[in-house]
Amino acid sequence: MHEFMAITKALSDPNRVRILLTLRKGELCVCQITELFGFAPSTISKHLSILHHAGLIRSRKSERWVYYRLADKTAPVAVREALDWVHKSLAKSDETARDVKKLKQILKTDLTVICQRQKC
Amino acid sequence: MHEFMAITKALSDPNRVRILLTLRKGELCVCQITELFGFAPSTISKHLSILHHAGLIRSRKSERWVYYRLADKTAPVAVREALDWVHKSLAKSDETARDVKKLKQILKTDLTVICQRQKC
DNA sequence: CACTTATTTCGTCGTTTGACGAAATAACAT
DNA sequence: ATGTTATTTCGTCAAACGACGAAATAAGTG
Repeated sequence: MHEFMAITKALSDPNRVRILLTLRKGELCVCQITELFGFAPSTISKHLSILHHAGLIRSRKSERWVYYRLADKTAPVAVREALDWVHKSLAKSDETARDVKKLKQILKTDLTVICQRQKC
Repeated sequence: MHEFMAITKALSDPNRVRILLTLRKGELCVCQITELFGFAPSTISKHLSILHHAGLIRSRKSERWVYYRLADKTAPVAVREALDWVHKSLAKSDETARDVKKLKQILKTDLTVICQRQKC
């Protein structure tokens, strides 16, 4: 129950759901997600930590960046079904389309440039 | 998205999830649920209104009571999948077993008696 | 080692949430 | 009609949440 509630609470914020939907396109580092959503890095970091705590995403460190990706087949059933449900329900929504479009722009830009932009 | 968030927000409270799980056993009126959970009637009513607004449950009035039941096959896909997910994830949990056990006691008692008990 | 840089943690602030009791409403019973 | 009863609505209050900026941390780079 406790585990399950961690998932539902993680899904109860729209920005966290948007993060999950964009991660469908592949792993992203914190500064890329920050750039995409326009929130403060600390805010995005907190959202990612909640998603991570719920088991919905995984992280890996490489060079200067921390990359987050969706949980895979090895995750608990409840997690996998949650991700499927989110995807099936929203993959075709306007909001997702908009986010993915902006994401594509961001992916064209060099990571270093993206990160430095945050300071402004 | 808005519709979907209504569902995830409805699922983000453990007592609302418990209500959904007990409704698996059949429709219940407000005072039965109130008796089961031990909260004030107004609190239960608010929870039910949130679940109803999300489309997860339906209601019907009969005699003096309002009965609530789970949404059925005619509900939107997102709703049906949410209910399936909740059920699959928690149907076998200890918490659910405890609630169902107590529910069985409550179902043995006459409705009128249950409702009058709330006043004390 | 010192310096930068990406991310996280912490404290604060305004908003939302979940609980309650009191009052309003709706519907049946007398 | 009048009273009773089940449910809902409203106002209040404490706790939790989501945003931020500042400070701490971690991990390359010079």
